[in-house]
Amino acid sequence: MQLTRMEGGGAEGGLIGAGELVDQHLVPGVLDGFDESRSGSENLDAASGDDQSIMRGEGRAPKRKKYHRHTPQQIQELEAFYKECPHPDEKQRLELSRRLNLETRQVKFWFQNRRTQMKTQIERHENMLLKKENDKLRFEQAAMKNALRNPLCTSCGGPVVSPELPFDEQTLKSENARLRDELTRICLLTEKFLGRPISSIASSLTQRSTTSTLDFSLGNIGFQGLNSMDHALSSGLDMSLLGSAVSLPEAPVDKSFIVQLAVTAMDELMKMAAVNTSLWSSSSDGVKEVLNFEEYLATFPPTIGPKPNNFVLDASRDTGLVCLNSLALVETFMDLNQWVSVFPSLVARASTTTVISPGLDGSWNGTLQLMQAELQVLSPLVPLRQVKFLRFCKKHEEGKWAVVDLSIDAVHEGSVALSPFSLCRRLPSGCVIQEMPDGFSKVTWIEHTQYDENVVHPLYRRLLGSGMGFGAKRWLASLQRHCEGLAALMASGEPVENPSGMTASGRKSMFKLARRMSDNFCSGVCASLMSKWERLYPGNVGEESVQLMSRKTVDSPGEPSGIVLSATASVWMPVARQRLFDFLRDKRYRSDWDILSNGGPIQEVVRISKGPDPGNCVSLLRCDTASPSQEMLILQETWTDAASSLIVYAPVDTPAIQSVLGGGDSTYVALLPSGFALYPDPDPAQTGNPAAGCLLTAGFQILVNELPTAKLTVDSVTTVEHLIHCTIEKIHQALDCAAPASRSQNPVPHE
DNA sequence: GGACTAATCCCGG
DNA sequence: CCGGGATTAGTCC
Repeated sequence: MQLTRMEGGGAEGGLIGAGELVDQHLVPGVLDGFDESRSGSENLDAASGDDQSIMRGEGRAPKRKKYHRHTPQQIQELEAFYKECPHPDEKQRLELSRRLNLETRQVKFWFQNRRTQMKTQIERHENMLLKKENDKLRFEQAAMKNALRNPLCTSCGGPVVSPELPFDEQTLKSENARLRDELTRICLLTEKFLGRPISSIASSLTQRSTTSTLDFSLGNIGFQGLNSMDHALSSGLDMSLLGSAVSLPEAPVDKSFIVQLAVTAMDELMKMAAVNTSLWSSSSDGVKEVLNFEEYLATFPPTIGPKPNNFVLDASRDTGLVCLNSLALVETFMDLNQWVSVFPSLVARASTTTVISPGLDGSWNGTLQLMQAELQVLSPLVPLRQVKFLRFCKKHEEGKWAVVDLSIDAVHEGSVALSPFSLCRRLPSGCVIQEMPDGFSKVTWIEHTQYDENVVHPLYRRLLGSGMGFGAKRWLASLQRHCEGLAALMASGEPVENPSGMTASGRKSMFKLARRMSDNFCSGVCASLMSKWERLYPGNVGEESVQLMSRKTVDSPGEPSGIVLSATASVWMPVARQRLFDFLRDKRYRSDWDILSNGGPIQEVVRISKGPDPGNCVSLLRCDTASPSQEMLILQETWTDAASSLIVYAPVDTPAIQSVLGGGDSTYVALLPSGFALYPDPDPAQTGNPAAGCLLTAGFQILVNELPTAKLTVDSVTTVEHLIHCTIEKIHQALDCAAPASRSQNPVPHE
């Protein structure tokens, strides 16, 4: 809580009227000061009178028990001094006491208390970490125990069957009967969802399996699969279809039910994406489309049950041109690695749990898989979204494809089970791709989620509510930016603007390194249970307070070894996103805020463009210092699109980066990224607020100790907090906008 | 009742 | 005498 105490200083005028906007837990000193001046003044002890009475020696004798606190100014000054020097000597204390009108003993006590307080705080953090570690271990242990109890086959994910299970004829017969049933159902459904007769599929599959292009090794079919094959062969049916009915890892699951779900979701997506539909109407400002919820409910039966009461819904649709052909786009969505790489800063991580049905004809058409992913908005104030979903890809006609996602945590007895712990669910969402001439595609994106708004800080609720946070616009914008980057990379014309020139492999290496830097930065902002970051301060953080996470690295290539501290804070800025973005990436203004650059001039040594927008590029900056030996190089990646902007940078080792520029391997280049993520703060027209603000997240990662075994110290925590507050403050000043306290004018959305 | 903080008390160097 | 640990008292939530 000491994190934000300094904010109060010099801005009381702005705070008095804004009491309810200030998180009282965070700034007790500020509020207490006012309380005193309002109510506790009967005894000449108002905030200002009190010290003078001490100085005059009057109130001394009657053993003043009257409770009082130092004034905010005093505390702020003390705090500031403490940051620089937690152990002031006699002289410094005297000076402080004189300046603050405090007794020397009071100053002494204050520092004494401050130090012990800090110590207990650190202790508490350590306890927290240990407890978390303990919990994690216990959880792992439980998971392992569980895994031992229900072993799964490593190659197919199916249940392991003990070898002594009786293979009597009766069992086989009844099993066959069950499978025959299932097969018929699946055939019917397959016809329905592929829109063509089963015979052609069967024959194409047969053809494929004979030419052995289809991976159908026995290893992919579990015990049940063998059984099925047996049955299929004996009944003269093409067995391949059963391959598309691989069991989910969870118990016996009715596959046809899942297929049915996917078909229904696809149907819904297509209707939602249709051009002439009354499901959407344009908003009052005509900028975006709004879902007609009544109509929606009337049109579609709920695929995954009704909306939980405490959830709000977020439905958005956006259409745009993308410079990539439809096949390549489909590949982008269906190939896990590509998918993750197209949406950096949006998809934190993802995995494919099970392939329920592989594609047909060697294409992605008909692919149905179970996936999980973590989605993020880059701010500690917006918790990461963990989603498990079905992804189903279907080719509707030549050049027209669709990929639909649907939240599904588990399937039991023919109904969808959603985890009660999940904070978000995705209703049929995804995109429809229509191939256009010249290698372009028209993409219509539907993003429909229901989520728990309470876990999101009010500052970010408007962003999420506008569909810009996790909505269609952000997905599409990210996709477009990615494709522009691809085009730039492919372009024959040399996009490098530095005279020294650069080889294609050099560019590739630089992109790869920049990519790792940005990913690293993003992972330090949003706390994921899966990541290696440990959160220091538990619970939610508030606006302008710093979220701290730490991690230990040992012998990890590309990372400095030791303890790394990541500090992140989000604030509202009273300037448009574009202006802030341009400011932050302009090397002329860099010394205004970049403490790292030491105020020296900055030169752009290398610049590799990633698209038509000048804001999308990877560059190498040189900070000139007095002595050439201290010259420092900074790798920087910036990007911007219709929904968000990002600036990430990290100091790099000169010889290492020279090797990368020449196309060398970047794996061992150590990086500690810092940077900013910017989102617009959509101003709902009805408030009439003229301020076009934006949301800024600043993040720093610093190496606090090179020994991984070392403990985090108070000093390093204080330093990094100071760094982040200072940087934000400097940005404020440089942009000549009001100090942070003026955020009281920032209307907090739907409170 | 717990968290926070200014102030005391007490002890070892 | 100083600094640090333990403790206390007043206050707020």
